[in-house]
Amino acid sequence: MVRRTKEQALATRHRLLDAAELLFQSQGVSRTSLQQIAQQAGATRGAVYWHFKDKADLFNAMMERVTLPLEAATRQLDLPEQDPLVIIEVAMIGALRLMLTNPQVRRVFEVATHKVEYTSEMASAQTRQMDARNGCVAEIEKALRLAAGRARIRLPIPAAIAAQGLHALISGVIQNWLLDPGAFELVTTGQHTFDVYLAGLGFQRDRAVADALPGDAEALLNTAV
Amino acid sequence: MVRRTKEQALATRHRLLDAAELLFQSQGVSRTSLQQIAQQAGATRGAVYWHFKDKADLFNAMMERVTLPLEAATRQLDLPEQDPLVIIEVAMIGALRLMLTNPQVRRVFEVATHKVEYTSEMASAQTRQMDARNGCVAEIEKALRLAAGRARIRLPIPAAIAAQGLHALISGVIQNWLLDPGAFELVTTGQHTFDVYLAGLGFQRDRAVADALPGDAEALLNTAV
DNA sequence: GACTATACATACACTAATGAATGTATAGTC
DNA sequence: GACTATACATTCATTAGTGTATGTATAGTC
Repeated sequence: MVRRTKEQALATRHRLLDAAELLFQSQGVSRTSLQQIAQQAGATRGAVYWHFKDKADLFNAMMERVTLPLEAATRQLDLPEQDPLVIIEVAMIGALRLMLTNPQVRRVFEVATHKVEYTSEMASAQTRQMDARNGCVAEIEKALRLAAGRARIRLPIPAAIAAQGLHALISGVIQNWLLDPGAFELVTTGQHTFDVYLAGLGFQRDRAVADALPGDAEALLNTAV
Repeated sequence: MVRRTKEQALATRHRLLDAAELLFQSQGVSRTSLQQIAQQAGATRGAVYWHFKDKADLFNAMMERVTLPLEAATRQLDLPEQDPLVIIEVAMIGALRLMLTNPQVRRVFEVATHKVEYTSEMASAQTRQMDARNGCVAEIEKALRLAAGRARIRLPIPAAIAAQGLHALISGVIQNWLLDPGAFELVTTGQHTFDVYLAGLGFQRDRAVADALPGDAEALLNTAV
């Protein structure tokens, strides 16, 4: 058929990924065929196999289309003169907000958490996720150490463990909410439990400061996507 | 072939479920065929279709073989005269210990969290999981309210939200650990973050009391299985 | 000791998905 | 304006999996 221009080709690539997101979300990854994806995108399997090696490759591309700009956005937040706790809070609560406001982010996370099986063929996706988590935990640990030093307090538990716990808390909130979005309100629950956890670590902070930098990550992402 | 006695039939059923656990864990649910399961169990697909309606039914049976005794065990713990916080702690940290000591529990949870896609055909499994979670959260909320009343403190956040957060914390720790068991030590991380969270809620408690009722749930489960 | 339900094994029909191979028209490039 | 790589569409061969139907020998039951 008609050969497309490069922009058109990129557009079909995005349409394929859009279609994959929707179908993966509703049917799960393994139950959706490349045929269905192509059809939903108004193309054929030929297009799919042109742009992607196989389904796993397409899945990774779908993930990176969301995670890469998201990681870039959070990287932008790392300003050295800011309160490290505020940085963490903005990043984490911002992530929760994004789940509510950005349907694409929500779709992809829903797929990544409950609509795909992490086996050997999806090993690269799992590795990426693990790396992202480890980097995130390391950032949190650094920030907690810095904040404890500035506030002249001693953490009741090792900083590494505290960081793991904080990450587990937020990711746990997200996972539980994705499983049943009607069960509780995402952002307020996340905010409150975040506050409780930090209070348990010994930090006492005023609530006003947290609403600085309103939704910066969100804004950055929306421009990036 | 030779018709088996009822005990033998039950044994083959268990062999099929055992085989399913192992194959689901290593290959994911959708990538393992009923043929593989039967072969691994030393049977044929005829046996599978005799004992189970289809793969989803088999999956549910595999889940219930672990969750039913586990729920029964936790139900045993609900003694009214005990400290409600200790009850919660024993149940939650006990669940973490079980992940380490009982390979079957670990396998099944790994499958349930990262090796299955929750779509319409697995809706019953998802519903079961949601119900279990809601029940668990309700128990936690009740216990937190009771504990706050006894300790004569006022929770800094609504009890319902505090309960959601505590559940998210522990389930988040489990999920993260299952994704990468080498990343951190499960029980100590869980115990520490649990303590931090309760401290953030305003409870001050001595550490000694927590090691009462050592591994009761575990013992109960091991007898049940 | 006949009868029936049980606990499977075997065989069959059907579908759906994959990957590769080939076709094709045009966008880019010189 | 010829040539080549691109961006797909189409076709084909192969396979793997499912569900069902049927066979069968024996455990239970009376």
